[in-house]
Amino acid sequence: MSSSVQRKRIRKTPEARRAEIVDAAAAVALAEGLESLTLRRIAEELAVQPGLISHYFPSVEELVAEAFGTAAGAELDGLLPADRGPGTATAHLAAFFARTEGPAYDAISRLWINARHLSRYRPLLRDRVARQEGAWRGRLAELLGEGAERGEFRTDDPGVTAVQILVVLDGLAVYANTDTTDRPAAISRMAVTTAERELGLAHGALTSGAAAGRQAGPAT
Amino acid sequence: MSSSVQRKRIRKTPEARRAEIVDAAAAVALAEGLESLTLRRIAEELAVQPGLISHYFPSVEELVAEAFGTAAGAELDGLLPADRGPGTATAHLAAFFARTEGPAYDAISRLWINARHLSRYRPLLRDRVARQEGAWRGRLAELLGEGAERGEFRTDDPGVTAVQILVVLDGLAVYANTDTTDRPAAISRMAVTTAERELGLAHGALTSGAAAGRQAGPAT
DNA sequence: TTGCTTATTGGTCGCACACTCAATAGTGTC
DNA sequence: GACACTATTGAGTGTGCGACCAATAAGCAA
Repeated sequence: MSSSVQRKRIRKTPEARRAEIVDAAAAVALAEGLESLTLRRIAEELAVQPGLISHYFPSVEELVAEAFGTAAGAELDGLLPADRGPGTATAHLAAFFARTEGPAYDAISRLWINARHLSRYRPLLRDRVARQEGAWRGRLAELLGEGAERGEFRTDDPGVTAVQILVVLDGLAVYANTDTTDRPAAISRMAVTTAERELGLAHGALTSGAAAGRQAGPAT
Repeated sequence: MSSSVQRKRIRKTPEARRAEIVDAAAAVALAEGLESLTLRRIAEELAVQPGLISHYFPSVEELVAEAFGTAAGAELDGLLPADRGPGTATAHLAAFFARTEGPAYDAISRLWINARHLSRYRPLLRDRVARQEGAWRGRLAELLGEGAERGEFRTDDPGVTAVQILVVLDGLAVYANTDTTDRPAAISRMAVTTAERELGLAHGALTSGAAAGRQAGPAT
């Protein structure tokens, strides 16, 4: 009288199964937080036994680190693709800032806060956080360097300017779990403002619509 | 053959005991993190039984929220005292920034990251975080307003400028659990730079030594 | 088809946690 | 000195966690 039907075993290649586990873990991490990554939770997600997760990840900390890396990497690709299509660096930068404003970005902010806190106790995760920080900084610095090279804007050190922008973005992101409503434009636009200032661009030059090719209008 | 001597009960007034519990919890929260606040941990700290903690805090979440509020409030008083002594607002502001640079500030940064993350799941803590955010912003805004009134510097809206400064401080603080070494001055001085810019002060005017009365020297 | 490799199961173990509660013993009051 | 109040103990309950492991069966190769 077992209520659950005896599931037929589905045997996959280690690579496929491992990827499946990591993907599921990344999705759970993004939606529910890194502390929701338990053997039982992921096993339930994939309809397998908890022991199977242990088989691929002898310690759950490894899975947590891997899941964060995957999730953060995917989000970076969504926000600031590595292989940019045509268009000016300025336009790509403006598009990046536009993407950091929707509520979807809140989930990423929460994940970063989560990881930054949890990395206090988890060395493996701390390493992954450092690596992702480098990836984000590098990706942004690359774009800044390209724009400077093309003469679209100026920057002495793309790496430093990238960090300055990311610090402001991180500063705004820490409020992702609190309120974020009724925030004056001077605050919510701080990241864009910082970028425009540091790059010697006119006010509004990085506002989404303006950089798409039209003339710069007043900031909204 | 009980190894622990039968401790004599020490009976305290509810107020004293409660304060003792909160203080111990705040210390543990600051040193080891908010998730270390367990009934057992605090009971051990005070050499009492876990049940006693439950007696004063029916749910742990209440204690966590209370401990965070106490710790954050105390740290704010240390960084930016409410009743400032003599001296210009500029000097007090410079002293504040100086205090945000030592390694002691890292502990506070960690606590804030911890609380901001944990408040995702704990409504009571979320409320306390919001209240403390208001307290920090209010305290800083008050100082900015006073300096502006005295003509030391300019600001349209002390509240907005305070948040701008705090956003940058928060952005720098998120790295408290990662590395913070070999960070160029352009980054580590971002908070001071932001304040000087927004307040219309000369570069270096808020560097500790300079504001104490001596003439502004080059930033270190 | 037979047999081997190993992915997967299914259950167990020990631990730490929050929470509950009747029994106990300080402490002030009458 | 006896009593009432209640702060405090001490033991227990149930849950969820990571980790472990022998047994099983899927799929590949001979």
